[in-house]
Amino acid sequence: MTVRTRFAPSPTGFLHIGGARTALFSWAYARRHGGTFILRIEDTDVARSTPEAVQAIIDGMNWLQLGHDEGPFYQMQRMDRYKEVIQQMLAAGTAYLCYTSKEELDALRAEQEAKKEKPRYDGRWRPEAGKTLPAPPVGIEPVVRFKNPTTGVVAWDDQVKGRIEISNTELDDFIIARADGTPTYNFCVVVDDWDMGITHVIRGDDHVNNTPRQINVLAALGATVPQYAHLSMILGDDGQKLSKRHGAVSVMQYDEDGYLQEAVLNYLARLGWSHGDDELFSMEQFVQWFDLDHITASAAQFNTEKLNWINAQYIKQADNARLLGEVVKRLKAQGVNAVATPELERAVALYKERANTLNELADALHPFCVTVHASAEVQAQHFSDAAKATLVTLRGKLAGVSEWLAPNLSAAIKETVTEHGVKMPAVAIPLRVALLGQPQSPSIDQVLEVLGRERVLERLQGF
RNA sequence: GACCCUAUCGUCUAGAGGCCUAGGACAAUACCCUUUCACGGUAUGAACCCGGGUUCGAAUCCCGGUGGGGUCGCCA
Repeated sequence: MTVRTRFAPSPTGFLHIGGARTALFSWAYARRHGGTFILRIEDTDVARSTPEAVQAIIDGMNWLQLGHDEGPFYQMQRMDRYKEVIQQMLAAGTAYLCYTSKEELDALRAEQEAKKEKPRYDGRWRPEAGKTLPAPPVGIEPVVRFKNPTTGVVAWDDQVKGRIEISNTELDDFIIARADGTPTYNFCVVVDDWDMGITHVIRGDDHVNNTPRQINVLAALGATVPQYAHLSMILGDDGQKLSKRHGAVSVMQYDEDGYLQEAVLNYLARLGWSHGDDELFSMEQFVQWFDLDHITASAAQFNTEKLNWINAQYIKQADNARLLGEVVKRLKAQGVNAVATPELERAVALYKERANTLNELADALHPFCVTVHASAEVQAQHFSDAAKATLVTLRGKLAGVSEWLAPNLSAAIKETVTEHGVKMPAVAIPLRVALLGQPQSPSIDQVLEVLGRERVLERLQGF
């Protein structure tokens, strides 16, 4: 049996971190088993689905480089097929027409809630042997309901949570087609998973409660029931549920915030899945290792600090030219006149050991593109008369350096230190502030070398 | 409320009855490195939710409690 998995988002917003992990796991499972990964857009909620959201999801998948093998399929384009299946079910008696209005349903629900009962459809239009149905009211378009079994249990061996059994008495006859004839989610999913030959449904665990309904419909259709793996949810950094109002952001925000795509994927892979003590691994490695047995059943809290660490590891290993491109792009976005020169690439090499994000790297390289002045406060703190005097001395020595190389520059600094009878930081710190606008940097002689004679002497003027 | 899921350091997790004096990673703390800040290195502190069983033996299996979460739509 060839593995076929799918990622089936509804296009009502951006691709968020939870969706991204679901997509990653589905993708990885298909890749692991040489199977097929399908992208399906569940857009039957016409009121909330937008083309922008479809694009946002595709953009997110592209950025993460989770390529699909089939699709994207759109449910709105499969209406004829759904309607065909509904007609078959009506004919077969596994579905029936229900004329209960929304108002009646609301009243029923309110009544049941008042009695502290589980709200459910009471089956008033459900055909039963020997039962007389009321006459269909005029002027009301019926919905189609699935005739759910009333006895027995629905059970499946969830690949993450283990065996789950639900009594059919807990399930009511849910609506598979609205009064306007459009099919509903739980029905479309079933038809799609069936038609698309999905073997493994890997999705969020908010779907656990839909699963028995879907299995019952699948059974009514005589379809093979796929394997299910329900992933627990991802909580925010504060342990709270992620929502539009609270903490949920697009995966593209991580790009904007300076995270490398492979770092985000590595982090997500480890959030709810493990392979022994392994923390850092490539996607190739992940695909070889990925299995459903090591997925955590409980919810996981997102941890930005760990993501930062992983990102820093990937930045350190990343190709300088690639980093340079990212830095220039980000600097330009800030309105900084950055150019991808060999000098700037050397600065990238100098700084990439110390950046958690590409944005931090870009900020650090800002003074290598244009002169950055320290705030008045920082200047006042570091430019004492004594400090200025050392900078004047140092500038004189640097001007006389024949070969602009770190060892020679270091020598010039040391001579200045000796002549003024001060410690190294008394020169190095004001020098950093004068050159870079801030008191911290990598080894100052390296910085001097990369910055170049011209800019160094220019920035050291006026002391 | 009903049903379902879930529970190991602050966080992500290892753990399939003896390998557990509970391991790793992030974070924290200390020290080392150092020309500042980082990086890196070394070390330290830090957890099996509670109560009953089962067993020679339980973090691991069972039951109950408690906490957390999800679902109860002509949304997906």
